[in-house]
Amino acid sequence: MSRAETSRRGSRPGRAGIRDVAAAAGVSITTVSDALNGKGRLPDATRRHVREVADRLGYRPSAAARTLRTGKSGLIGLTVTTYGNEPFTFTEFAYFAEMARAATSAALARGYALVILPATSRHDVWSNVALDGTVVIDPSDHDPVVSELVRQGLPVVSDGRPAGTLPVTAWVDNDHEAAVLGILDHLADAGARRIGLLTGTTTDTYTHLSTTAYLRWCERVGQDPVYEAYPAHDPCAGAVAADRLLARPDRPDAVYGLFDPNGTDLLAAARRYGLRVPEDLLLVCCSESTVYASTEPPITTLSLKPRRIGTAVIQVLIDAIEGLASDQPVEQVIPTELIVRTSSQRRPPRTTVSPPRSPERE
Amino acid sequence: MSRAETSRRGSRPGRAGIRDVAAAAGVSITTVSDALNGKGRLPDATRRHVREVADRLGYRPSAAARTLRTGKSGLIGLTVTTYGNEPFTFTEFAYFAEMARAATSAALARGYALVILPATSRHDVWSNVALDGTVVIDPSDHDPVVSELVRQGLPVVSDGRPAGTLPVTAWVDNDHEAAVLGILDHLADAGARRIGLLTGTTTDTYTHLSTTAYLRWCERVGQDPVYEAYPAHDPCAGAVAADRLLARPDRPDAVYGLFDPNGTDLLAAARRYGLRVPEDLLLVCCSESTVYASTEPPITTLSLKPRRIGTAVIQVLIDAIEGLASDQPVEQVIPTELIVRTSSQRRPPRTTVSPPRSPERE
DNA sequence: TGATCTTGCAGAAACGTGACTGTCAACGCG
DNA sequence: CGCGTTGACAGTCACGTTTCTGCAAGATCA
Repeated sequence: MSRAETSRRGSRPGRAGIRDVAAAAGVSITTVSDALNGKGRLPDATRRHVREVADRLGYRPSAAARTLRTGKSGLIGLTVTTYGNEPFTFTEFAYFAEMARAATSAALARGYALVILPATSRHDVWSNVALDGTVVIDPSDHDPVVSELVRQGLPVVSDGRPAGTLPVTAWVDNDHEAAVLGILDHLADAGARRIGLLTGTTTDTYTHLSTTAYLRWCERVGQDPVYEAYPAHDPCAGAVAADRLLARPDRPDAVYGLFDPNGTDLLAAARRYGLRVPEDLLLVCCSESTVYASTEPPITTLSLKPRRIGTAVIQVLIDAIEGLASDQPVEQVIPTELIVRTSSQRRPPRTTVSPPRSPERE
Repeated sequence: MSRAETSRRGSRPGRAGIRDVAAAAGVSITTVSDALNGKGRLPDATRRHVREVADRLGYRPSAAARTLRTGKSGLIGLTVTTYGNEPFTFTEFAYFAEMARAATSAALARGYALVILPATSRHDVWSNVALDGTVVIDPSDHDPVVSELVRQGLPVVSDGRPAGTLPVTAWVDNDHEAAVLGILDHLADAGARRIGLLTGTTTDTYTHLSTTAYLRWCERVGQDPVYEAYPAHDPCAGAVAADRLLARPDRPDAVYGLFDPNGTDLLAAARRYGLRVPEDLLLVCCSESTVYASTEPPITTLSLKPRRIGTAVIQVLIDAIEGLASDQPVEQVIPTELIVRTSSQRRPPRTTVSPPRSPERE
């Protein structure tokens, strides 16, 4: 009781430990721990006294020690797929940023924090941080990181249904096939005769599912597929592909672009070829960006609702971490939203909301 | 030696501890630790043997235990200023996303990972994660979180020079005043007679410095200030403010917008008023987005070089963490870059690079 | 050949917390 | 008055590392 206020070893001069609090309050370490954590059976007077002393000393429990003891760190890994040299496509598409933001927010509300980690990385980075679970965005086919994490018994929830036999705990995704089919129908309804697709060369499930849905739709309605594929992580390649698509002899009169920048790229290409939008060319792209509300003309976009996805992924993951999850793997589908603007409507709407036409039209 | 392969307590069934490795390799715990960490004096044969056994058992050292022992967690906090209810402006502007991406990448290259944390948060979230240091983006005047972190002896480096007497360890920033003055001169050179400003109502140093630089420039050249301010976190308010600015009786013939979406908003407003860009209205905005390369017309943007800032912030912070820093506080200024496009040039350039005019013009 | 030095490794003490077990007094009850 | 019960705390161990100290055995040297 002679040396209060300072840890017996000179560990960190500014920081008080639980021992210091116990000494200053005149109680034992156990009592301090119980008082601060709301456990044990203590009279309220003692509890208040201990809390007061702890506040006065500026006591903050050591996160490392607590993690070691309890086995819970309160940290969730967030893995973003990496394409080129740059380890992140964090900002490549507004989708990722929005999703990460929503996920961070949702995690925080439940007392967890997010750690940004690269999908492909050396083990030392992954094993140097104690994670309670991991969110994986768009995992590739046989992701070694995911396998390793699952092998360690950590819950892994993916944004985007896993390809192949990737053993994730759960996943959350949109119904990309339905979304593409809906857009193609929407364009056909607006009068499109030949719908083109701007797609990617990557092998992720989003690109794959969307492209096959397009091909199936073409087969069903008897249209020859008209599409250009490019590496989605290269913005210049996107502009080039958009130009190529409109330069084809079988030029489409409507285009759906799978990636965020496709809208402006297609618009620029259309201007180069003297095509008016939407009179000569109908346009839709998948994007979360608000710039498409004020382009000339405004462009119809498909939103994948990244906020809802990010929130859902975190809820499912934390449920699994805390043992609240159901036994069977959770598979959650979030609906997409088509934001219809001028670029996909042949005649500008006279009323703000047009009533659905009678369905018995051929 | 009888119970190898499994920890003596049933802590985590799948995970092997350092004791298991020692038992399986027939050496002591010390030897395992030294062999794996490259310390001590061991013959290469022993070192290899231990590593082999560790690999075979799939041994991963416990991050929590290592952190507790060494006092280093390898984690760096990343704090983003929070405006409205949403705890993050993570994606509000491409700047933040780019900066965060660069910072993550730079940190990872030096063996650190980033934890996303809100600027305003309850203590429990901050104290539940063991940080080695923190990056603060655009700290507000008397940020309690920063003070608390500094009080705990943690290095704090801010993106953006700190307002008031905020005791950060170091900061990295652009020279916003010089940037604004440069843009105003650029617009005046292009023939602008009355330059307007689209600015924010927030009190961060970026907005403050930029606005006062504008006002000083106006005073110097004898122009009446023409500006509209709006809460930068509200995208709709930005569109409204852009419209108001062009609706004024003293309508400017050139506008600089401080925030990312101002370009499209101003362009849309100009179309509504029948103003041609750049013939009737010169336009520049501060943005990292590439969409301004393919708008009609392409818009001149000021880049704050978020990648360089993010990288620099991390380097300075890690130097401070590892004790490599100089004694005096580091203050690093990153130059901005003006990307000149059609919207700020009255006559389209005949050559790709125009030589600077002779400076002895009044 | 003994004394000193180096090599190769083992033991054990922390790091700061949470949780289990134990102790001592007071209290109710027959 | 004796005994079991309960409240209110203290002691102590364990979480899994890192690292300091130290001890044997061989190498070197006078």
